[in-house]
Amino acid sequence: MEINGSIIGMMKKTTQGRKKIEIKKIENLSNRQVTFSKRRGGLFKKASELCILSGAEIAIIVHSLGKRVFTFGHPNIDSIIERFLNGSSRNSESNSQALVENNFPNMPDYNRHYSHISRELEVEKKRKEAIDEAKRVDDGSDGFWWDAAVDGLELDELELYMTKLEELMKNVNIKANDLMLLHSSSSLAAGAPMTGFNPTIEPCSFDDILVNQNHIGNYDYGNCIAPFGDFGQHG
Amino acid sequence: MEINGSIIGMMKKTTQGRKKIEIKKIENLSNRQVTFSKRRGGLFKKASELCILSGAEIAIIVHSLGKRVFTFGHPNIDSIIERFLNGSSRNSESNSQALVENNFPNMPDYNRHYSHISRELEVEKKRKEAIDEAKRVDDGSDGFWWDAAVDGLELDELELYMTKLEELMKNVNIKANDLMLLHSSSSLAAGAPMTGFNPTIEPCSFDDILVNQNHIGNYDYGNCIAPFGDFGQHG
DNA sequence: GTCGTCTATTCATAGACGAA
DNA sequence: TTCGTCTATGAATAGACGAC
Repeated sequence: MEINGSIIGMMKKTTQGRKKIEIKKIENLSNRQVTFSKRRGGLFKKASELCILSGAEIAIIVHSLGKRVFTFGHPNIDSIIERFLNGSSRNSESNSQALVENNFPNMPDYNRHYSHISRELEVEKKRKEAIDEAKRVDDGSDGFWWDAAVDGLELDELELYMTKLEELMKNVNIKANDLMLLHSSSSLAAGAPMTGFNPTIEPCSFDDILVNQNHIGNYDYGNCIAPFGDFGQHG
Repeated sequence: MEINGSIIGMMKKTTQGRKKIEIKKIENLSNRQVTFSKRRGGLFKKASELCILSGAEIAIIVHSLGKRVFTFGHPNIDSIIERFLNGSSRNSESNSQALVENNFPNMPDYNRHYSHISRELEVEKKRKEAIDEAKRVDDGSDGFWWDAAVDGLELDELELYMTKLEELMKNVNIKANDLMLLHSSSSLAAGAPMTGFNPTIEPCSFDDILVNQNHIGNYDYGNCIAPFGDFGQHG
């Protein structure tokens, strides 16, 4: 009789399926890294879905314990952060500000102060955005294109990379933006071309995920989703 | 015989369970808002779990299409954003900066520029943080304590609220921080006291979620998790 | 070491209601 | 309107492997 434990066949069925885990820090480094990677992907996917479904704007910054930083942003991480820092509303600035001051005589005029500072910094932020754009790139690894880091490259390699990326990312973001709008407004399938870029950067349509659950290839959760590693320190 | 369709009993069983949905913008406003609220909670929970499990630091900013802003941050949203804006590393600033400039002769000295600007702004940011802290509060609704907004209050009510909250939030954040450290380092149950605050603010331990899945009460996903509405415009 | 794959489970949540 | 609750499902993922 064929015992289940037969040596010849039955060499599979080794997994017991998902196990319940406690929500506490995972001590084992390897497991922690695997879980970090998996759940980070899940988190970004959730965020992407929330953006599309509800039309919300979301920015996520993830600092791993190492030096890597992963970001998610729709439609644009910098604009969201900027709005957060400057306040949630910016229309009819002076008007609403007067309103605030009239109704809150005791309230310090932080708002005016910040508006002033913010305005002065807008030019600088524009520059910073350009730099951040350049940082959001793939290092050529096999992972998700937005899930890579650059700490595997040498400094001189980075220089070339840097030059290329400045113009590259502009195109990527524009393209990604177009794709995002496309997918969020309809159910168009078919992977988008987006050719003309570096190898290993070939996102496919969001729908591919839904159609083929088991194949998790390179795909984009939206535009402006990207990681950046340590570009030789820039504190 | 009791037919299943008996009028007297069996008036439940109306739900067909979860349905599959397309990832595209939800047209119906009501459904969209419900989904937004549910998934936002799910997203924050996922983020919280990721923080605890892997020890990562995560900041999330969610702008709904309206004026509301919801944020998640562990251990502190401002520190994460600040680090993101200033660069992923800040140790040995001048040293690493020189390194960058030596290796990237053609690279513009944006880094130094930003460091300079950032330093100048740190004082201002401290102030801004204080304001932001005050905004992160509960409006007394039944929802998660961090999931509330203040747009239901009148301006004069806000004034009183504002005053109270400035000192209140300091305590809340300190307390929340302590709790977070507690939960992330062990499996201590028992709701934390955290009394002495406004009514309806009574977070319970994270473990309660695990112990009692069906009861989703007030609990904290970590410290510095909070929303803030429009405090009378402050752009 | 890092990732993608494979399963069996646990977890999240869409839709329908009811209360505030 | 806005939430919390309930249930049945759809989805995410822990653990174990294999390939790079």
